[in-house]
Amino acid sequence: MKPSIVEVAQLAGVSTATVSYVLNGTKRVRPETARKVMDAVDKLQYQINPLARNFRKGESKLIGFVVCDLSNSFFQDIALGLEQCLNQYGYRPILIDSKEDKQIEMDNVRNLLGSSIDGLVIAPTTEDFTYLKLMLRNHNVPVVYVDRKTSGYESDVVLSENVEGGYQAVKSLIERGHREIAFIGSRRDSTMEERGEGYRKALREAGIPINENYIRYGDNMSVSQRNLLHGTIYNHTRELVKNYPITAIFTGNNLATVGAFNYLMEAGIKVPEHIAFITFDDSFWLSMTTPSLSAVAQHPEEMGRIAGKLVCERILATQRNIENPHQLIRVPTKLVLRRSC
Amino acid sequence: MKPSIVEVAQLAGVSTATVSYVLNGTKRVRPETARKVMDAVDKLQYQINPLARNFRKGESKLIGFVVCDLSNSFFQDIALGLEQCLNQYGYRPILIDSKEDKQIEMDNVRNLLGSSIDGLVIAPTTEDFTYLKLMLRNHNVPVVYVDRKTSGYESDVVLSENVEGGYQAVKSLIERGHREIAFIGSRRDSTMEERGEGYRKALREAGIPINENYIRYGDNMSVSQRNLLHGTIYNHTRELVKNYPITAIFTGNNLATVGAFNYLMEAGIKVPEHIAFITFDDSFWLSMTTPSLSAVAQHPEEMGRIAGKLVCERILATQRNIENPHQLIRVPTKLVLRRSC
DNA sequence: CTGAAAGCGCTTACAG
DNA sequence: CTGAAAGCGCTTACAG
Repeated sequence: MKPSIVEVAQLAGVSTATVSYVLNGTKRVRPETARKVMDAVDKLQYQINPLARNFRKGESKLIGFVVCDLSNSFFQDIALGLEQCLNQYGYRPILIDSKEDKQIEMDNVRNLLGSSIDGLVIAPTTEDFTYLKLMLRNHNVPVVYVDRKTSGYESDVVLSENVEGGYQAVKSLIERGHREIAFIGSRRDSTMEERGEGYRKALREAGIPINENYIRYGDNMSVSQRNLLHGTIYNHTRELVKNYPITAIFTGNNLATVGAFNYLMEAGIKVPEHIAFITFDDSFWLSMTTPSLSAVAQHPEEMGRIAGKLVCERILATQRNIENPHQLIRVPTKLVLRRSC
Repeated sequence: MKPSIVEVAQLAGVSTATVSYVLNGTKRVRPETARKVMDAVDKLQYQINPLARNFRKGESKLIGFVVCDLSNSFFQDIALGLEQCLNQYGYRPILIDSKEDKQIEMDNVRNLLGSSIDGLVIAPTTEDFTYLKLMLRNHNVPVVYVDRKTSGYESDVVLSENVEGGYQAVKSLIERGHREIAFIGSRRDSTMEERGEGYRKALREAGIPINENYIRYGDNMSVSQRNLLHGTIYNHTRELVKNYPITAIFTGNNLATVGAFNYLMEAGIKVPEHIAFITFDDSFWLSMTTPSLSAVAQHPEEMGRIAGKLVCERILATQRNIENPHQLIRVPTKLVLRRSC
């Protein structure tokens, strides 16, 4: 049987309070007493029972991370950064995939709240988070959103500089002389809209009329990337290339790139000679294609770290009853030019 | 203040025992009594305190997943399958990256054990797990290894059919007339050895002498995949191609592929005309290269699911004191031929 | 600097 | 079918 703090106290000839103080350093204890306690701890190989401590302190040191699409490397990288950051604060992430399904997301959040987490980081499926009001009614759990905007329940948010990133990408295409530029995004959400806004801004600034036919959105998300090879985006791209005189394509994220570039490859269209290409999201395999693909790099690990910092700081602030206004943090993007434009 | 089970009992006019029985369905209760309890629960919006319950039951419903390299999509996919499976058993994964560092792995395992997990899934960094004996001395925590063999602490293991997979890959190269075939693996570990063994087996069977110069291992793991573009494997490949009459390359995993194929691209070597190429690990981006790359597909999600099943079953078996001998499960691979050989 | 003791919110033998 | 009560292993005012 595992020894409890009582055994330690008996063996050391002190009270359980003293053992606790020594173990946690929560009160000054005479050196000799402390030594007696530590000896007993060693002798019994005592280890604190974390279940009891969590219960007593009313905390679990666990942060739920509910992700819209864990098969997407972008979100996996966010998870990586989050894990790293939480570690430093003494917290641990519980990872949950909601597969771009609002219902699964809600179930997961409810379930997670019912299993004692101290904080919640959400990469939202869709915008509406009114349901959190109800669910968090009886909980004191701070929330941080990452990657997409939300409504219905306000909290901290971490986003990329999507407008600016899209603007830079399209501007660089325009500078190369392109005027017939398509924007092909993944499923329509706040993030895609923002990148589209960057696209429009660059065109507007250059005095190029905006052709709404050149703007497309996919529907397929959280399907295996293998299935994106010939999905909606693939079809959009074919349709665009066949019916319009476009000379450049800007894709809204790594998922859209799979279908769009795959079409260009299969159709034998030379990039960048015939059609220039640039994408949002810099995945390492963009260096493995022919030609290598230019991209607006995001910093998902950094976003994860920031999200982690925000939850932890908010937990601390709540414990100490400190005012802590909600923050919206934008992480800058970076243009990475390769051979495709 | 959150209501406790006592408030519910008072409002319903029953004992806390009865409330507990109703809520958990652990004993038959008269329908009217049950209704009274449920009414009180609704009225107070009572939610069970999971911290208290965990403490009382001595379980956390948490499984630690300590992964050697979480930046590798292979392990991310294992995590995906694990999460899925655990869900069904009512468990949750805590995700930890040990970055191919034995020390970090040990620290994480110790730390995790000190924070109340019910089971442990480990994707090992290196083989030696003698340390687990010590750490698990006072814990009743089942362990499952995934992807690599271990020694020093026996438990369930989930592995790919590495020998057979390597054998199939190299056999298919031999069938295409290749005799000067190189094997370029990632860091040398049990898994790489097994794939190398498959390579040798195919050559032996075909009566082709084995040239040890054709067998190379990298050292670089858990570096960003971007850094693999020009790493050790890249250099090995260049050296091989420049100094030996090889006509085909078999890479040991997705990481090795990055450096090896990148060299071939940069050197302008035609694949498969000049050098045929096949790799272990089927990543989706193998369809995005020119030419698309053939691969021995593993099933990481399935491996994760199996690992999850094994821990959960072992937890159940332990609770019921059922004998449960350790298992070694091999997941079959599948040859996926594309344009590179 | 230290101890005696309450109490966190459950679950579960045990008795009726 | 139900209740009274012990007890899980800690932490922390409180008193000395």
